[in-house]
This record gives sequence, C-alpha cells and structure tokens, in this order.
Amino acid sequence: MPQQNPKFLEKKWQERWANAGSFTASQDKSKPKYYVLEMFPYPSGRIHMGHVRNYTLGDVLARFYRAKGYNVLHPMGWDAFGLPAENAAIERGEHPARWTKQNITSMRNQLKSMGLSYDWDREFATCEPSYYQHEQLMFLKFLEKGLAYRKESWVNWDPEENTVLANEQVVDGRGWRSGAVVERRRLSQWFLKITKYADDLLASIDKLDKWPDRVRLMQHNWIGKSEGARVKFKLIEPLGATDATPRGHIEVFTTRPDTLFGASFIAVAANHPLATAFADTNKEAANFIAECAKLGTSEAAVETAEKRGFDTGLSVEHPLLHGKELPVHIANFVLMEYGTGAIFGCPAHDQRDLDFANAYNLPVTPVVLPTDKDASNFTITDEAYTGPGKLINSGDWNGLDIEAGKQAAIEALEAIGAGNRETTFRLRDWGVSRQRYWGCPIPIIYCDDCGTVPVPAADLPVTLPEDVDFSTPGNPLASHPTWKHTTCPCCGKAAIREQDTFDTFFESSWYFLRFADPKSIHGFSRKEAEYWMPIDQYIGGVEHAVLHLLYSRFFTRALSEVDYLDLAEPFAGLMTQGMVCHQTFQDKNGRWLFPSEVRQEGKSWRNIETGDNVTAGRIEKMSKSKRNVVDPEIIIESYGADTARLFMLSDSPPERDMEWTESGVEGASRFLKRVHRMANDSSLPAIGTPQPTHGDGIELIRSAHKAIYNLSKDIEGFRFNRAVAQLHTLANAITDTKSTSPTVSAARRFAIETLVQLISPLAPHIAEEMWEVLGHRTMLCDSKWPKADESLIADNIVEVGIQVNGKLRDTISLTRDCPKQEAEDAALASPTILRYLENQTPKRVIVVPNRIINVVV
RNA sequence: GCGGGCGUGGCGGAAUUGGUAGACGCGCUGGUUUUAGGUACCAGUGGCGAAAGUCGUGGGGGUUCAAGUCCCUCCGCCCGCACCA
Repeated sequence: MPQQNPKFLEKKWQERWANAGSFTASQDKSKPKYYVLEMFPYPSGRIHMGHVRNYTLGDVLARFYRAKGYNVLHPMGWDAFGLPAENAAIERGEHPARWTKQNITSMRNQLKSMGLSYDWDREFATCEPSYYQHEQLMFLKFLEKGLAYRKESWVNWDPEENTVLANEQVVDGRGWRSGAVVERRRLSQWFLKITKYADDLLASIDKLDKWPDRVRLMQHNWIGKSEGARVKFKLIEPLGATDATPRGHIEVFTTRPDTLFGASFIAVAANHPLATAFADTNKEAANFIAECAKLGTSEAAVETAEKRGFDTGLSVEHPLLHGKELPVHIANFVLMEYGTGAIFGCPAHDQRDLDFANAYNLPVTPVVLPTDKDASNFTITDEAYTGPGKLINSGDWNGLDIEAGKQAAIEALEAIGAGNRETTFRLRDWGVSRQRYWGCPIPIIYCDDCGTVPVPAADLPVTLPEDVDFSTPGNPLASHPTWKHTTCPCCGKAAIREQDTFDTFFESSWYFLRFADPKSIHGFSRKEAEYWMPIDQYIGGVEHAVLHLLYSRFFTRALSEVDYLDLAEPFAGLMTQGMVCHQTFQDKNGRWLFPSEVRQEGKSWRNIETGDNVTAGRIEKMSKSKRNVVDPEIIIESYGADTARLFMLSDSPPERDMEWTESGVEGASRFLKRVHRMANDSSLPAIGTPQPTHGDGIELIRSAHKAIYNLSKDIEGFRFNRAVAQLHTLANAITDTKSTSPTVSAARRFAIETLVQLISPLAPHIAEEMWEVLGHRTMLCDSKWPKADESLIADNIVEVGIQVNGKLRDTISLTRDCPKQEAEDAALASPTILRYLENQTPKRVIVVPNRIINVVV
C-alpha cells in the first residue's frame, strides 16, 4: 500500500477543487440557499488554533449542506483596518497597507492549506477603497436620515492608543485592547443613532431562537431597558441665597415611582451640573467631588461597600406631600451616565439608599408592606424590602399593589406637571470617530462659511494618503501636510477635511452583505442581498456577543431605512465556539515554555534542550503570553489538515472549551490512516457492485445506514463530537466483519463507500483520495449526500432490561414492538428474575416497549 | 450583589429528554507481529469483591414502579453584568 503523504495528497485535492471551481456559489436561485459565515479575521499574519477551530466548524456545515443539495454561500475575507498595522508602521517603519497586504497573502495561504470550501472569488479586504467607499456613502445616507450626527461629548480616551473608545470598548475603566486606564476628554465626535432602534433591538432578541441563550441575555442586559418616571423636584430657595445658589428643579429618574411617599432624600452624581455649580462656591464640596473622581471606576470593587455623600444643605419640595422637604446630597453611588444623574432615595425599598440613609441618619419610611407582615409593627433596619406587597403610608395609594401604585404615581405626577412616564436605556449612541490613520476616512468637510458639509457622493471615495509619517505622535492624518486641505463643495473656498476615521466595527457591520454581491458598484445589490440573507449560520467567538453582533443588527436596520434592503436581523443562526486551550509549562525560574520545548517522561516533564524539570501548570486558553500555543502550520505540515480538522471536532462540543493535546492529534491521525487502509483493500469487489439486501452482509449494511442517519442528525445539531463517534462506530463495524463471502464483501464495499462519504465534510482531502481509490471518476465533493434507509435502522431484535423493584437484574432479547403481555411473560420466565422474586407474586409489572420491564414486588 | 451555566471513570465526553449510566475516543494493562522501539492487530479496562454480588453521575433530602435527568437544600467551579435608580 502506498504510504500517502498528507501534504502531497492535500495539495492535490486543493488544486483540483480550485481548478474545478467546486465551491463557487451558484447563480441558480431555484435551489434552497444556505449562507454559512465564520467571523472574518483580522490579518495579523498567521492563523492560530482559534481560527482553525472556527473555520473547521463552518466548513463542515458548508460541505454538508452543499452535498445535501443546497446552494451554499461560504465566503472569506479580511477585516483589514485596525491598530496593529499602525503599530507595525511605528515599530518597523513598514507602511500599514503593505504590512496588511503581506499578512493577507500569508494568511490566505495558510487558510488554503486547510482545505476550506470557500468561494475565494468573493474575497475582499475592508481596507480597499472599493470596499470602504460604500460605507462612506452609507454614512452620508445615514446623515441625511438623522441616523448619524455630530456632537461634543465626553469621551473615553485611551492614552496608549491615542484614540477614543466606545463605552463598549472600555472594560473596568481600561481600554479593551491596550489595557491602559481610560481618561475622560471632551471632543466633537460622530455618532450613529443606535438608540433609535433600542426597543426593536431588544424586542427582536426573542425571535433569535437559533442564538445561544447567554448571548441573547448579554444583549438584553446591554440594552438595559428600564421603565419608570421622570420626576421634577423644585429646589427651595434657602435663606441668604446668593446669585450662585442653584435654582429651579432637580430631575430624577426612577423605576419605582410607587415609592415616592417613602422618599427621604435626593442624591445627585458628583459630576452632576448642580454638584459642579455648588462646588464653585464650596470648597468642601469640591474636595468631596474630587475624591469621588479619584476613586473612579477602577477600584469600584473595593469601594462598593461604602456609600458616601455630601450634604449640600439645599432641599427640595416633595411634589405630592405638601410641606415635606427633602435634603439634597451629592453621593458617590449615583452615576451621571445613567438616567438623569440624580435619584430620590427611598431607603426602605432600595439597599443602596438604605445604606446611605443609615450612614447619614436619614429617615426610613416603609411604603410597601409584604403580604405576610403587619403594618403596625413593620420596620426596616438593615435590609431593604424589594419584594411584592401593598402600598402603605402613601395617602390615596394605600392598598394598591406595586404595579397599580406606579400607574397611580405617574398619573398624579403628570396631572400636576411634576413628572411623566419615561423609559431609559443603558444603551448609548455609537461613537464612531477614531483618531487613527488606518481606518475608513469619514467623508466630511468643514468649511468656515458653510459649516459641516458632506463630501458629495460623486467625489467618493475619500481615500487615505499613502505618504504618511508615523514618527510624530497622534493622528497621522491630522499631521499630514496637504491631505486635509481641500475646497468646500458648497462655496468652493478652502476647507478642511474631517481627519478622524471610522471605528473598525463599522466595516464588520456590513461585510456579510458585501459577500452576497462582492463586485457590485453599489456595495451590494438588493436582489443578491435579499436572496442570500439572512445568514443561516454565523460562527465565531463569544467575545463579540455584544459589540459586533449588536452593531450589525443595528446596521441592517439602518440600511433598510435608507433603502439598501429590507431586513432587520442579519444572523438567523449563531454559534459561539469555545476556546482552544492547552496545558501551560514553566521552568524553575517561572519562565513560560512552549509545548514544543518540553517532553513528557513518565509523570514528569522535562525541557528537551536542558533536561531540566518543568512544572506542568493549568490548562488555559492558548495565549502568546503563556506560550501554551501550538502553531497550526506545524500541525498541518506534520499531520495534515484533515487530522487537525478531525481532532478539532472530535472530543468537545463546539460551544465548549477544548483542550489541544498531542495524543488527541495522534488519535485523529491514526483513525484517518486506518480508514485509508480500508479503502485500499484490494479484495473489495468492483465499483458498482450492488449493495446486498439480505444475507450475511445485512448487519453491516444496517450499520452503514445507522451511521448515515445518526451522523446527519449530529451535524444538523452541531454535535460534531458525536458525529466523529459515529464514524468510529461504523469503522469498527467494518473491521469486526471478518467474512469474505461475496455478499459480505459487497456489503463491505458499501459500508466503506458510506464511511468515506460521511468523513468528507470533516476530513475532505483524504475522503476525496479514498473515493478515487475506490474507483470513482467524479469528485466526492460533487456527489450527493447518502440517504439513510430508515427501514434498516431499527433492529428487529431489541435487548430489554428487566428490573426488580427498579434495580436491573437481567436483560432479554425481544422482537421489536412485541405485545406488552409477551414481554411481561418473557420477563417473568427469566430464571434470574424468578430467583429474585422468591416465589412472591409481582404486585405490578411495568412494560416500557423496547426499553425496560420493571417488576414490582 | 444580580443573572446564567456547569459538576458523570485516570482524562475528553455520551446517555433517544424520566426507562439497561459510562457510546466514541485518549490513557492504561496483557497478548500477537517485529532484532528492538514505534506502527498495526487482538483482548481487557467505573470502584470494591475470588465469586455471587454490591456500591456508583459534587454532598444531603424528596417525588416516582423507575432519577445523571424533576423538586428542595448545601458545596465547588466557570461566565456575563454591576452602585443601572
């Protein structure tokens, strides 16, 4: 038997597929379509195991549905704008465009070596003007519709990346990528009006039934809808008021207007305008505010416990209780970013308010009585009551439940003009301006006379200048000597270009539409987009659960509003894959070692070079910093892509983390070699030998049909690990069938051909090779998925367990679906069972057909 | 703190949704082939027990003829969100 070199064999089939255009999506729109998409990569230069897992998962589906007769769209491209290119330019003096292009070339080669069934004709990189010009036009259309606007606002400034971050990109007060502590700055920024769709984005989550629940929950929380009321509290002018004394109203947002009678104070955020104004004339307050700002977000965890405040001495009128005054405090637990930046404190029914009230000796009046408590002796001390109940101490509202109380409160406030119903969202508009070079230019011109002027559509694209200098810090577009100078499209006078570029999430918010029609001069045509969309199965990391997925959901809505298409949800199905993990290794100095640097000896590990003992640590997500990485290229080089793919799918279900192990790779490799030997069995009957319908090969035929049935179901349900198990089971059945009679041999050929077909979505190269070895002249990737004969799947004889009082005592063989009485009689005739019965008469016999018989005595 | 998930052999994981726990693989043990190692092949492999048996799905309790699966409770791990008014 020829020893096949996977490298040679895989290249051979990759070339044949490419030459035949096997994976080009068809123009035949009569077939049902299946659009499977993996999140496209940033072209960092090299693929990692996370990519291998991601793209293998997608490729199995693409190949499976293609064989099932679907018109499959399975494209790949490059999310090519972003910071690493600029960093490379700064560090190595290489131009971002050149660097990115080189990376794309090498990563494309790596991906091609995996044998992924992409329609490479649709490939594009988002840094090409032919791509980003369309998003410039989209932006202009958004602008016309009021979906994009510019405003001055506080922004999150990443001092390391010298740019603005969206709220979503700030994690624990630090930049999501740089890890630098984020500063607050006030800048003019472009925003996209994602909040316009907040309600729809939230409500539609319910319809995304093919999304993981946790992602749906994360988006739900992120949008953070709360319904309640805005309440106005009138400030009381104190004696001795000066011009600097704050006047007017404090507006408060509350989700619990029903507890208004329990209000005992007002608290405003440290950066609330009222607090700022007050601090102008009050040094103590200014100190307190400064202290609040210092605590900031970073140490929030430590500071959570303590509620602190500053009594301004000001007070407000209670809108419903005449004569009742509430003191106004500045408090460290009130956030300017949420609601109105001010609250009314109802200590009895909010733990934070209670902690604060207890610390500053403010009154605590319960206004909600739990149903099992008595109003006369119900008090609140350390624990706020937030459960259901009836209102008390609340005038006309007494006796109402909470919901009715809220309605009554809102009506009462509206009647006297002291408040109104209001819904707030945690979701903020999406700030898209970035002070970077390597991004899509924002097509805007600033003219002294005409103001902010959109670049006319005919002048698009606004392209990046190529001669840029990265030696001065800040945005190279701003420091470029000529690029920003232009003329105003309205008046023709000298004007200045917008120098910010878009957040790179802009590109990834519509790339899936471009794939539907990548050569379109309009970005994409409605016809193609509406045929292919929505994406049937989207696959990627859970780290994009909120940002990318939410922005994309917004984009399809916004694009629909400006008439690009008519679609709300871009991703019908979503799968979030788990991480690829590996054991970590450290030498005695604590230095991390690559797995390739260590060798196992018995139970211990040694450094291959030095022979020193190595500590094997936790199994963790592969990361460069801990060096617990395995380079896919080396795996593919030594074992082949089929082995890498098969192992990726073998053990862990896709959504769970998996551990990459040498022995696992070996196992996958061994299995493929074993199957390959089967196909090379020279004693197999000729191609075209009909599959036997009876006789001594029938069991093997049944095994093959069971495998077709089970594996197909497993792939449809993303249970790839079980699908691999089905392959093993069929291979074992083939091995266990020893007879060489003509019928068995014919059955063996059928079983092996079936096995080859079933392997093909998972390990496609070797499957093609075996298919050819078996005598086929057409490629396996063009053949139809085998169909299971369901009449052959169910066994005629079933093994049924017999229990006595719920404990298994014996098993017997029965004909499938035999009458219950027959099963019962057979069970009671079993000598083993009789022994357990000890001459007692069974009280009851429960027969679950084809499964179990339980004798109760 | 709130919300969600998970806990099954030495390991990764199965279990038709309440019906024979441990499919399949890794590892391990023994054997065959081989000068030997590796490969390949055969057999075995949840614990205890010579066996008959018996125990066993994080701990405890419950419902049921029957519980890995449902309910209560406790423990442990992981993830998300967080002074969200």
